[in-house]
Amino acid sequence: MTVDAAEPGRDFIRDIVQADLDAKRHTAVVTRFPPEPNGYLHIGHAKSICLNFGIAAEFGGRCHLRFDDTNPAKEEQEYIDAIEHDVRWLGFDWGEHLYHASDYFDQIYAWAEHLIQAGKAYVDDQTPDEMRAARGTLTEPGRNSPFRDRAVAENLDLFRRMKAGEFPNGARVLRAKIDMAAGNINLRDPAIYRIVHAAHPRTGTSWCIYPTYDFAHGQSDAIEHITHSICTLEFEDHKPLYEWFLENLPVPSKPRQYEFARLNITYTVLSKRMLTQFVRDGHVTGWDDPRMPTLAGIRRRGVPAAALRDFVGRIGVARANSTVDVAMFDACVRELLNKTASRYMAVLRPLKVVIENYPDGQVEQLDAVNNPEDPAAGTRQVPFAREIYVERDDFMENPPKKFYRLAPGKEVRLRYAYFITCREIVKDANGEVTELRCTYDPASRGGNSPDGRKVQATLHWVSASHGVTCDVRVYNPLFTRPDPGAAGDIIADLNPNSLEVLKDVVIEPALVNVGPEPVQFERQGYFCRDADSTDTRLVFNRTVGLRDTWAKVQAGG
RNA sequence: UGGGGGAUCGUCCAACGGUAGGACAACGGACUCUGACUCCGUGAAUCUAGGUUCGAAUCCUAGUCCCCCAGCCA
Repeated sequence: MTVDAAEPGRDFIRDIVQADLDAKRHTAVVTRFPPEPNGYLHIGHAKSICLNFGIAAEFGGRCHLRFDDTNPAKEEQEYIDAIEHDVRWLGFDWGEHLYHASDYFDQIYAWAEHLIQAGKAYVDDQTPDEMRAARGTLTEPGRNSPFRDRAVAENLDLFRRMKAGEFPNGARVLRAKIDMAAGNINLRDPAIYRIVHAAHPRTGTSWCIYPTYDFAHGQSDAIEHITHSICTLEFEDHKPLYEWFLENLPVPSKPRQYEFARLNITYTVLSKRMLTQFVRDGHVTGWDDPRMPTLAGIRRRGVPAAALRDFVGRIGVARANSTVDVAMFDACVRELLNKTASRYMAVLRPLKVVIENYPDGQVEQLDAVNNPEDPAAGTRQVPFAREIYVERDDFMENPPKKFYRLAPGKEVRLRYAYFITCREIVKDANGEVTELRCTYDPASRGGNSPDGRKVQATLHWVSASHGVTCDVRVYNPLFTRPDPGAAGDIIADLNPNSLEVLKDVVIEPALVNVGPEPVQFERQGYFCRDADSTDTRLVFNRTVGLRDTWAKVQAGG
């Protein structure tokens, strides 16, 4: 288990757990993270994972990983594998406690027969439409099914024939006999077993009837002796049902359900259904597209698991619906990477600079600090020569007052190298600046001020002859509005500029050998090598940009 | 107009009858060989109306607004 230094925040669920332990209602806390393997895990799941595994760790209990695999029509092995990988990546370990609702299908089936025997469940022959029509509305009670009072023997026979595969999908369903007039619609004789002729990733074709979520979840919790079954708010209405099954079945333990508000983030969609659609329709390149809020996506973007854990700790846990500013997430990523990432120089949009008074053919190796936040990271050497590249944004022909960087006649520092002064601008036929002619001050070697004179800016740069070109993928928010879909059409809110591919990026030679861990491109942001990199062409993803005060000044006019 | 929840700085979370606090964001300043980082400072909130109390974000009453539920999804 990875442990963060930060003290986990207190919240109402931890208070409940503590109180239960203090009152000796439990000797040990047992939680579970119960994903359905019908998609990849996202940041919202991370909140649940950190909560469940975190509580177990803090109170000396354990947390199970249990797949809620009761609907073979939507579930796949690929998702099961990805989920296990992602939970581990986040830093949690379920040890021996890997379970599946499908492990309990025999027991759950037996409990269904038990309910039938007790006269508390019946087979309904109504069509889905008929059932819906008879369910009533939010303000009107439902009507009893004409099959509601079937004899136990008939129900048993029919249910067994459902199991034997005698009927097609949707022909019949097993329902709990509760109360068609209940204000809580979940209690209006909910379906608990349905016919689904589909291969299950784990049980294959052994079954053609499957329990619903309501008839599987609480019982699975009970079988595993879960003490605190933590879920999101939308399941609150299901709690009476959850408890009804626990009370009407000979279960081995009585877990309790607690609900918290699911996570929402600005400019982000955390709905598995939507994310699946984006993948399916090609709006992103896959579940691990770095623009996706999936764990696979942000991992590929370079976000460390520890930063995600930090984020989850900072946002807290409560029962009020809320939407966290994505800036909070970015801040967590920057804070961690600032401490750990090695610094390099990379020019994203190159502009050639020729230093006229620097000897042609001369090359100097200059010392550069790898990480000012971590002296142990040491130094490296960066080659300097007569022709270099600087960032196009670092030059303006007619600069406004607050522009500190290079401009005609202005002197700036090249980081770790020399002071240079812009003497001349070279333009092409279209009037585009193609090159700057500068002079340098040999006395400023290493970037030191020879006579105490100040420059307003320090620029990053790369030697033209030593630099290596590569691709950089700059990711921007996937959506153009903070509340995607709020205007009705979520696809219309997709940001057409969510991915910017830079093809002429020039990086310092040392960057060729970096590993997969994120690095800082000085004055730009944090980047990490993408798996699409080849021996001949490196590809970097921007994890997150640095805070950019100048951009703010510009935007403000 | 059924049932179940929820309202505290711009945002997220605390305060559990006793000075409304932290984080992110914003703004100002210091520092700086990253317009980064760091540091210092500023502004910023208890949904409304009554009531109880020496004292209310917290307890009571009545409202208002928001979210969830009518799958054989989870």
